Amino acid sequence: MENKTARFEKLLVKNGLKRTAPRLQVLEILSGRDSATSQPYLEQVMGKDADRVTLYRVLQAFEEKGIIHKVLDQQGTANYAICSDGCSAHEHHDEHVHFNCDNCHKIYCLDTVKIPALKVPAGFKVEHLNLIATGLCASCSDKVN
Amino acid sequence: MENKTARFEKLLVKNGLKRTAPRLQVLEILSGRDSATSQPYLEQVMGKDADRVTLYRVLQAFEEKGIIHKVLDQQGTANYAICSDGCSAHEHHDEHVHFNCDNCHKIYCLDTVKIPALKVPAGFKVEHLNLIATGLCASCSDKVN
DNA sequence: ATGTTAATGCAATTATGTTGCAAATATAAC
DNA sequence: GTTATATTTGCAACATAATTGCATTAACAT
Repeated sequence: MENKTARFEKLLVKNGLKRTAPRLQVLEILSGRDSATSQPYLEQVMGKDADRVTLYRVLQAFEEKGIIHKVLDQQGTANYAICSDGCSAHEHHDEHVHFNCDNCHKIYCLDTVKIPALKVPAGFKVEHLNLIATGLCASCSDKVN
Repeated sequence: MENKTARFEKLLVKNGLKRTAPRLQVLEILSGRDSATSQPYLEQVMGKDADRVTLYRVLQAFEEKGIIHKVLDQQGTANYAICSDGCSAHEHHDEHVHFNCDNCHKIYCLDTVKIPALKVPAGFKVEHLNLIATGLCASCSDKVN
């Protein structure tokens, strides 16, 4: 693996954002996890390193620039994951399925699963689709058996 | 239309809930609307007729009994709709698509649209699917044109 | 009519998210 | 390297949403 920090710095510059400690820290945390990360968890991990308000603003800025995307879990809690590719400020491509595990509560981005096309009643114009599946993730269903 | 109130009272009794004013009022409001109703809206309409806490508890009880189902909109706000049929405390059948209008922010339950089956990665066990489409509802896309 | 259980209303608390503003800092220009 | 400037941060205050404990009230079975 090459230098992650350098990669993050480039990502920030590319999006016209200054290279600041809280921003790098958020990218560091998000990239180190295999599932979407909740706002409360981020807040807890960052502790006093950054103000709560700063975290909100960092996440908001990242979302606007298409660096991360937000997923609401079944409780309505905001979770964030780094966008895999092709996302920008103008167009998010996060129309993949999210999986919310009932047991560990992790949110996985199932990038490989596409949302099937949908027939809606006449008059409705669909812009975006948001599909969240709940159940047991691979790791948790292993443990149960 | 027959006597709505009598129908609601039966519904409550059937679920082992007492026939109280706040509960009947919530059912009355929800049944009179063509889309899911947000908690803030309910709170506003009920005004001082019922305490905020009571409203939360009524909604929670109804959801547990399968009388209503909760849908989170794109902002994470809770919206409630009366379950159409076959729902019970043991099993919710609300796996239809919800449509969140970007313009009027209403949430429609598209009961007629079924969520297509989904292939997920090995190991994942899907329990429920939750699909929210966003865009313009029939009424709003009319107005725009 | 009355006793028991369930439900409500109130007060207090916690969590979550937002806004305005002064101080700090990243970066570009010199 | 220093300085200017615009962005970003941190703080304080506020706003909204949700939860808990407890005393009072109301439903309904007997």
